[in-house]
Amino acid sequence: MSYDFTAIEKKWQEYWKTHKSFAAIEPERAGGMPKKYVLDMFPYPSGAGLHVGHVENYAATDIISRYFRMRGFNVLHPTGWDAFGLPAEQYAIKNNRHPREFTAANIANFRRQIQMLGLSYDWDREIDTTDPKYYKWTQWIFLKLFNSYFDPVDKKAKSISHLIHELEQDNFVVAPDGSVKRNPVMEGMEAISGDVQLERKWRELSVEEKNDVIDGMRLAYTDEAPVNWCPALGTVLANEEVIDGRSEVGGFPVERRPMRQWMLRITAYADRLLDDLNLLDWPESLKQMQRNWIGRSVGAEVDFEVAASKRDEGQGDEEDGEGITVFTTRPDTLFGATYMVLAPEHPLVEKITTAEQKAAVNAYREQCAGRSERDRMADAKDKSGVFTGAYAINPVNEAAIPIFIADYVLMGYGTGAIMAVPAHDQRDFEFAKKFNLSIKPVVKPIKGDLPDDAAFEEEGTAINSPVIDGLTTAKAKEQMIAALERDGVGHGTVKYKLRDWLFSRQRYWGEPFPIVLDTQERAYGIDEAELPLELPSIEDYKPTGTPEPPLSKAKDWVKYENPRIAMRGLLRETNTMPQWAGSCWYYLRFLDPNNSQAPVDPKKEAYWMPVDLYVGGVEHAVLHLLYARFWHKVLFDLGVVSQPEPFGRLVNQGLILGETEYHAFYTADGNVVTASEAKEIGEEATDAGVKLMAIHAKTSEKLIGQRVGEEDVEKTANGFRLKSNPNMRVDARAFKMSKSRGNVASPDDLVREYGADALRLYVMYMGPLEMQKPWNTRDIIGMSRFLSSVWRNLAEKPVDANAAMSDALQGQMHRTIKKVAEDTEALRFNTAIAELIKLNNEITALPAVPKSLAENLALMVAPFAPHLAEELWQRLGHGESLAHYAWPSFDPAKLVESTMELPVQVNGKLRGKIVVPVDAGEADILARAAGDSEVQPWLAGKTVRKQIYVAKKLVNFVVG
RNA sequence: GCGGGCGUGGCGGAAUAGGUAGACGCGCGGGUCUCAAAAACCCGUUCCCACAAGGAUUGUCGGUUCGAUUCCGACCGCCCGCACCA
Repeated sequence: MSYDFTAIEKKWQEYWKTHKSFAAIEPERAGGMPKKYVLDMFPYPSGAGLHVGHVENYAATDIISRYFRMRGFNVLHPTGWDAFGLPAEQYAIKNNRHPREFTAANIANFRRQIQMLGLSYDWDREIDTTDPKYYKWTQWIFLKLFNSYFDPVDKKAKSISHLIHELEQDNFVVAPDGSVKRNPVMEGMEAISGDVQLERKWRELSVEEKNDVIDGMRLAYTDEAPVNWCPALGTVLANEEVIDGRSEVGGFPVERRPMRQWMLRITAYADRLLDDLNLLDWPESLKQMQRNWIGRSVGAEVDFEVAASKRDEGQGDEEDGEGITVFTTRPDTLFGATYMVLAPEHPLVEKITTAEQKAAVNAYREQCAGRSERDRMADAKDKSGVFTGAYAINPVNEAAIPIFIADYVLMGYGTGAIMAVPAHDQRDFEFAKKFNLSIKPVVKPIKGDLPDDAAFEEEGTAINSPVIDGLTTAKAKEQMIAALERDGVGHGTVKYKLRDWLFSRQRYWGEPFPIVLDTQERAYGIDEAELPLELPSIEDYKPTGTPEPPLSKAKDWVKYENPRIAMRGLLRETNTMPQWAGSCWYYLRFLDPNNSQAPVDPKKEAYWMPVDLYVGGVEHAVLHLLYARFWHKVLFDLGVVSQPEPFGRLVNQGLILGETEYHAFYTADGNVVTASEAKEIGEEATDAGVKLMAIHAKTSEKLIGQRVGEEDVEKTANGFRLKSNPNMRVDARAFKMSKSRGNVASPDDLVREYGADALRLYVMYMGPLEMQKPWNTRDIIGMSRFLSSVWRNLAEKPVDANAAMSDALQGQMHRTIKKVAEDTEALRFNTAIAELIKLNNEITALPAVPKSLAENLALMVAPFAPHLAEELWQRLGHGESLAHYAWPSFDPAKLVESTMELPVQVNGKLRGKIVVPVDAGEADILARAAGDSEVQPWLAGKTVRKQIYVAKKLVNFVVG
């Protein structure tokens, strides 16, 4: 008989709820209590309900939270609903329901499912990003972004009013491109170059120009630029939301088109986002993903002149002097530049192309424009391009080099133009080979020769380069940059792959921007007092399929009236914020969820932040985790928060795959195929669901995977084979859980059948938290048996307060206490559970259980299987919940045993074992080992050349 | 192509400052209890050999060492991320 988990789990969930057992203590009442902030990536309440991946995530943080409460920490462990945005809205449209109503229903379902797992959340802090009381502060933060700029001198965000002050004082001047820089004269520098003369002071600008300068500095700004438009979703997307030319949500094609959009100036923070990764205890792979995404490269910009003589002869000389700036990370190879390439979209292409090349160039540009990013990437191997007819002058040696356009140079990175050094860049090498361009080596390997069928891309020693010959690559770069700067033809610089964050969406279900636009489309922030700006209820919320957002249909809402503003014809911004907005700062709101005066009270923020443990999936590596760090840094600069980074320690739980499947491959006419003949195994959707497909290695024939049962296969030296047909090899693999594969495990069913405690335990016992692992429902029974056994041992067997424990049992109890604590803190839940099972197995053999042992086991089980533990604790005679009862302590003296077993090896092979007192001397031990009856035959008649005794580990005799 | 991770029984996985490989769970085999079954409990379970004795064994091959799952080198396979980023 198993214990009645359904009743017990319900009972304790109600107890915790009514007693508010897991309410975090407010800082002002916490005394000297140390804190732990344990956070989950809060869920999107999708229509699909809870996934076992959620269970893995939340069980892990719940165990940690419960453990730390028992260790005397003031634990903050909250949750909420990230309910705005595309995924939720897509579900709503698919189910033909209004997002507001649908979201409410989904939240209710998620809450029920989460509560049935017995998670120790502080429910008084539950937040919902779609609640106006919450998004009021999302809008407030947006206004902060809108009203701030990134100070180029102090490298931090400051208010726009401060910027205006600096400009009025002439501390800053305005450059010809509209950017703002420190006034060189105010720094005590003489204006030396002609450029400085072009910089203008604030008072020299018209009102319109002043507004343009300010708007150009804001951290939130509008820009008319080519963006990722997704027709199927009816909205634009951020770069981070586009994967291989398709939308992350839904996998729909994405195209580039110019549109006016809201952008956030995340690029200003590129260096800080990069550098501060070093402060974080995050998985190295995740940090690396962020580093790659930011994509910092150090190099130089070099200015090339376009050669006059090669251009249209009819033009006068004054027209010449057209310059092209290129970016390179290898300025040391400048002497090896034998041609130049512009991106097809480069604005100078039109100007420099000669009459005879015009037709070819235009044809190529058109061809490129018509191709999707996907197509362009597909044939990266095969270089294409066209000669413009123009030549550029290499500033270091006056060499005239031909200018090409080619789609392997992207307008979106660097300057959209490169100097091509085919000897030292593989792409340039391939292009040069194809177009028969000269290849000039300027770097020689430290050892060995230059390859003749590829570019030499490594570092080496400069050759054929007058100013830098003989220098190593690092030195040569330095020298070359110095020379370029001295001659005014280039300068050292840093480029990033990171682009500004496209922040507006043409969708209904998101936070409205707290912005109004005048007739010229200039943006103004509304008053803080007008927040929250509520999302109007409209019936027709569906995307229009055009760039016109659905909110524009709320005609009355769009019209903006404010008696204090004289301007007429103001209209509200009708775009909405993207799904990431609410999750960019939710971890702060948990600290102070009901504050109506500020997003968070600074005193509370100072106490709780940073997050001590953050657990979630790796899929947000360059989305939520990058965006939230960016917002946090802005809030840090503006004094809203006290820490430079929000999440100290972060762990990604590994993906839980579906159950392992076995597939045998057949040809279309039913012939047997071996695994080695089946290549490129992948999935394909068919009418009957998703099928496993493969290609025949020799015939390229399409092979169909036939699912076979585990019991039908057997293992051989090189894989599995079918029992019924030994020639047939079988492929064993686990797939991502998906509805179409029909391999989704349902938490509802599992809890009903095995109980929440057993499910939690199983998910934690499957393997290391961070590792990807296949699901196997069959295995849950083991955890179910363990819990029933604990129940029988502690609730049904006599518990004896006076029973003495044997030394061995006592030793094991204390070792278990130590190991479970260590493993839990290190998030090694699988081995912690194994120790608990071992201790319980010992108890099973006892006729009666010593009370201290029973209590300690109940306490140690509590973080993992809290319902059962509470019930047992109560039955052991305790009136209160064990949620805050002290974790058992171990006695180091009890860990030591009086004797030990030592393995005895002869020539490294195990031949016997001896049991000796722990304090036995080496000579003693060696004598005992040599005399052991198991060992003796292996030593007889041989010379012992060496005796090795590793203290408390083993004995090894080397014989000849 | 670049970067990161991984490879251990029938399955999930333990164990690495080098020291008894396979903890713990599943599955499987046998037993106890029972009229029977379930549940529970006990025993066994890496492979080879009928058993024992013995031998082999942590993807493959090699190296260092008294001793290698652990360290080094080469190779094979799988997974993840990035990718014409100049």
